[in-house]
Amino acid sequence: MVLARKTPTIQDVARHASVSAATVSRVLSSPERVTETTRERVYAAVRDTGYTINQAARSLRLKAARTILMAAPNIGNPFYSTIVDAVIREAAERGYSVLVASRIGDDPNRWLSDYLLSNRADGLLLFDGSLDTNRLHGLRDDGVALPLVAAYDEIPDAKIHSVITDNRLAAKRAIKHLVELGHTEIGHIIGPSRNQSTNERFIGFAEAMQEAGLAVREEWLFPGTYNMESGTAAAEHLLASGKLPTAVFSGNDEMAIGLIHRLRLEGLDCPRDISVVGFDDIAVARFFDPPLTTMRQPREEIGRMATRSLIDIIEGIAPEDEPIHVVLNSDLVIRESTRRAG
Amino acid sequence: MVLARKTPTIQDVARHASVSAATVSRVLSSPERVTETTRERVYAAVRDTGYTINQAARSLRLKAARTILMAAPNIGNPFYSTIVDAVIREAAERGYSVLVASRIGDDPNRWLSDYLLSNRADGLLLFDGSLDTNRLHGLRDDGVALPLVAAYDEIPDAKIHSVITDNRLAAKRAIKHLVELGHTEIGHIIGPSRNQSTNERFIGFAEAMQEAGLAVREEWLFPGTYNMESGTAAAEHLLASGKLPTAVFSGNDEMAIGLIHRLRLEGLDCPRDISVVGFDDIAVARFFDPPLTTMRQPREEIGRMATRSLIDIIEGIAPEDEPIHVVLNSDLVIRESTRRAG
DNA sequence: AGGGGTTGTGTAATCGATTACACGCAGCCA
DNA sequence: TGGCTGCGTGTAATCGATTACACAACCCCT
Repeated sequence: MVLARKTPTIQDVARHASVSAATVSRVLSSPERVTETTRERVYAAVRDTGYTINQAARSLRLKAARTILMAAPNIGNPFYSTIVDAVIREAAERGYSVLVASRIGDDPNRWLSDYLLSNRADGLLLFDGSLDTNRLHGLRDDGVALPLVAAYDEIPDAKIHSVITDNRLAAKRAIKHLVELGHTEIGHIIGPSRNQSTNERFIGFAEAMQEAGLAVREEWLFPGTYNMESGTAAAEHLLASGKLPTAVFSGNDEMAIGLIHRLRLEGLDCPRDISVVGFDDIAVARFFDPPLTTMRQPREEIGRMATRSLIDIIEGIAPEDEPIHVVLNSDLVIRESTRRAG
Repeated sequence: MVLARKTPTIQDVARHASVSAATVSRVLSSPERVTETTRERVYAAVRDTGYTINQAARSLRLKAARTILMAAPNIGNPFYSTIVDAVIREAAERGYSVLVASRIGDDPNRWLSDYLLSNRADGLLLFDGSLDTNRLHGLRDDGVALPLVAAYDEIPDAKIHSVITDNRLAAKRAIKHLVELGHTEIGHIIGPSRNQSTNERFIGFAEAMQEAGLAVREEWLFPGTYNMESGTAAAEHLLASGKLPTAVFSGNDEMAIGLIHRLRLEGLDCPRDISVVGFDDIAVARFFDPPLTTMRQPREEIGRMATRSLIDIIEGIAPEDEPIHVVLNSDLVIRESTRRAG
């Protein structure tokens, strides 16, 4: 490999091919507009010089960074790893890079805007329903709405493009499964309320309970934080409440795992003494003991679809007027953490 | 919020404050070089216009993107989520953005170079020891070596900056633990050989076995892929080998989980029938049944240190001549998946 | 009062790629 | 042959921020 003294520019390529920089640019972006002979000379020069485009210059000129920003409340949660992977793959296929942001500092709205307004990213993939999207969406550039797709977590604003699963329906499905198994005493570990999806799951839970003619007991509700530790906290709360429910619907698999683990320490077995339904179907779910019954989320598809939609919007392929609303299905995966009551 | 017709530029701010663009730039980058009164006028104008800097223009001029590229063989592995999070946090503190790349396509070397040579990123954080770093490192810009830090996975090149844990030592520690418990028949599930860390763990295993005077039995070795499925495959391999070892050292926790899960299906219990040591101490490890004995990796610290080092190198704070080599400690966390032999 | 130094600000070039516009040349027809 | 069309290429302006250099204003000292 030839060690270039300096990264070659389009001018260097032009000189090499004895054409103007304009021609090089044309060969690279619309080859058909250039004669075959010139084209070949330019291609050869590109190879010889080892030219790679300077994205900064391109972005400046075109006002487009070919980069999307993915923001999540907590990238540290393994739940996102599949999604990040899917987003990166899909974006790469369309020629886009992915910047990742996690929730940092006090005013996420502000620094998210910074990213977008500063021409670092062309659009935002938001996995966090708690942000003030009005404000984000209000940001405008040349009077055009900021390309924004809300994914996974629901956003209470129909004008915003979204790719989600129907959390309420999924929760109802989970409860229905427990009811069908004969459970009547059902608790629920709730996720952090700043996520809209959490609230939807709770509503689904409450509706399903009502439809089954079952009472929602306050002491069998526990506000968790979607990690395993809060599952153990939930277990301790239930233990302290005197009487255990016969089944628990957990807002996600992590909390279900924490719950089952903690109860086992008290000699209580899942599913013998208590049935547990999780949510998400994370990788461990089927290897856990007992393998978890859970509502599977099509995480990869969410990531792919959301990315595809966002890029369509950025590139003006998607219609401007009507918002995209993709709702994907969750599947009930029955394993061994639930069984017939009694 | 005022809807700007167009993103304001430094010129707009200058006009607003009745100064030149140069002065605005100076106020923003070195305020002390400007009179107090002018400074205040400029700050006010920035507020009024809602100015945010155009990074593309800045990058073009300064030949620096204030962005680092993080590359891993498989971002989809939850193992990386903690690391990604740490990297983002540390980078944000230094004013850097993080681009994330996963292994895509056939020639990772090529597209990684593209990123870096095209001025999208100022440096590379590499979590993949299988890449041809000579080639990457050989890439030069103005005759200066490409800022590159290898993290987590080892790189067989002492000239390259690295932040790792001593995998060989950690593996020896794990085996020593099993030997101390009286185990003499020990198997090993190996990770994918393209990772250097995998090979180090294997060497550590082999050395420790030798030091303990124990034989490494071919049929108790299994090449896995670091996911849970390959743990079950390992179980099936061991089952087929006729005689089970009394203990297994697994290259990571995921494979350990898959192994234990699969053996349980045959009525074999861990730790009653077999002891298992994992590696990493992922989040589930302590909630699994049995809670996993494992070599804890300081993932967050790896992410933080690697990022810090990389940015130090980019900014010329770190010494050019001698490579940074940080070796972090792994801790043996004894839980319940290992017990005394016999 | 005049020379030298310091301080603060403006002017203009620069980074590299894109593209509107202009121009030259070939082909075609009258 | 003259004029028209159309194709391929070059010229030069542009995107927005930074900074070397120039210059003006002021202070201080002799």
